[in-house]
Amino acid sequence: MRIVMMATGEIAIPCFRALRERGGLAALITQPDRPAGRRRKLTPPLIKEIAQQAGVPVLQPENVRSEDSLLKLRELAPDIVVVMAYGQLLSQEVIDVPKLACINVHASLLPRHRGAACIQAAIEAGDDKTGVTIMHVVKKLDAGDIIRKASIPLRGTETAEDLHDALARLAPKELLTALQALEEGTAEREEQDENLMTYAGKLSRADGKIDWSQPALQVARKIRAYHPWPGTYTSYPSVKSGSDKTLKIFPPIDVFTGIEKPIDACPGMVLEATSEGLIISCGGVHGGAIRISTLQPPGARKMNVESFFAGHKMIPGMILGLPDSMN
RNA sequence: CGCGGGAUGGAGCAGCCAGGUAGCUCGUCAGGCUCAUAACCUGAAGGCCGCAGGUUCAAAUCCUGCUCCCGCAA
Repeated sequence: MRIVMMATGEIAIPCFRALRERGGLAALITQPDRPAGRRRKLTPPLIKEIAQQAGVPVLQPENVRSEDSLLKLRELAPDIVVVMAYGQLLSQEVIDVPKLACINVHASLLPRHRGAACIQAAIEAGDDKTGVTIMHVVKKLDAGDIIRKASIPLRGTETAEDLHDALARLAPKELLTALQALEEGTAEREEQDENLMTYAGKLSRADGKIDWSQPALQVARKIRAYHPWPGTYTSYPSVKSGSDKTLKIFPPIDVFTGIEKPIDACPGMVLEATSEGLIISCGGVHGGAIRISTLQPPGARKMNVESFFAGHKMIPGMILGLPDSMN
């Protein structure tokens, strides 16, 4: 069985290796090398380099839907196309190329969390489980019929980074099982329930801004969900410069739900600043608070609160995340 | 050549613009106080101020080049 894989993200690497070992992997189609990093240096996707080392042919069309790319894909004559974190939308012409099926490996339990930020969404929504879904590709994003799913429980402490790795490890076995079933003609096919559908659009840097008016639990989920990308941040009034500075916030985060707060406590107020951590009021009077232990001021590297307090003033009563210097 | 910030004893920072004895908050070590403590008091060690040149009587501070780190951007 000839397989063509379309993948760019690192989450697809274990699946790539599994397909490679399985045999029949005719080519990898991945995104073109893109400028990345501080000097905007042209950087190839990691999976491309792995494929090249493994001797698997690599194609990097600027647009897979183009005539040229379609022609090349047809030449490969795949029985199955496996798409995973590729980064380009497919046209019906592309979907129709493989003889048997064009399938997608998606990092959530569809129909929940369609879209690019599915891993982040599962954590931010506070789901008690998530997983991977193998389904048929249709033009509508992540909406195709489901072949099989596998779930893993969420403990409520994992970051998107942890979950990304766990799902990457979970996927290969499911993919191989699905391929086997497709080959034998025994694959199941279940339509997605559109009523249960949620969508998790691509995140941007700006989405990482913390809204302190949300309850503590929600704020903490967001910090875990957005680590390491796109990260979370807030602003704080810098005593030294007199202006507001950006502060990046990192997990782990402790949540206090029943904490007693002063009557004038407002969202984003510093309740306590000790070497134990920085406790910030979230939501209203009963919104709880979170304790931050790792953060990063502008121009510096990531540091613990103890180090931060050694060189930055942060006292109870200060308010984080205000639009400008209202302190 | 994509844009910008930074490098100062073990940690985090100030000093630089208006050159002229290395400072702050901690940590470490010693001693003291205390029933006791991550508390408090006293004292000590520890820096060729990222590297290399230049200007100057004199450079952490001004100029040039380099290295590394960080943010934006992906």
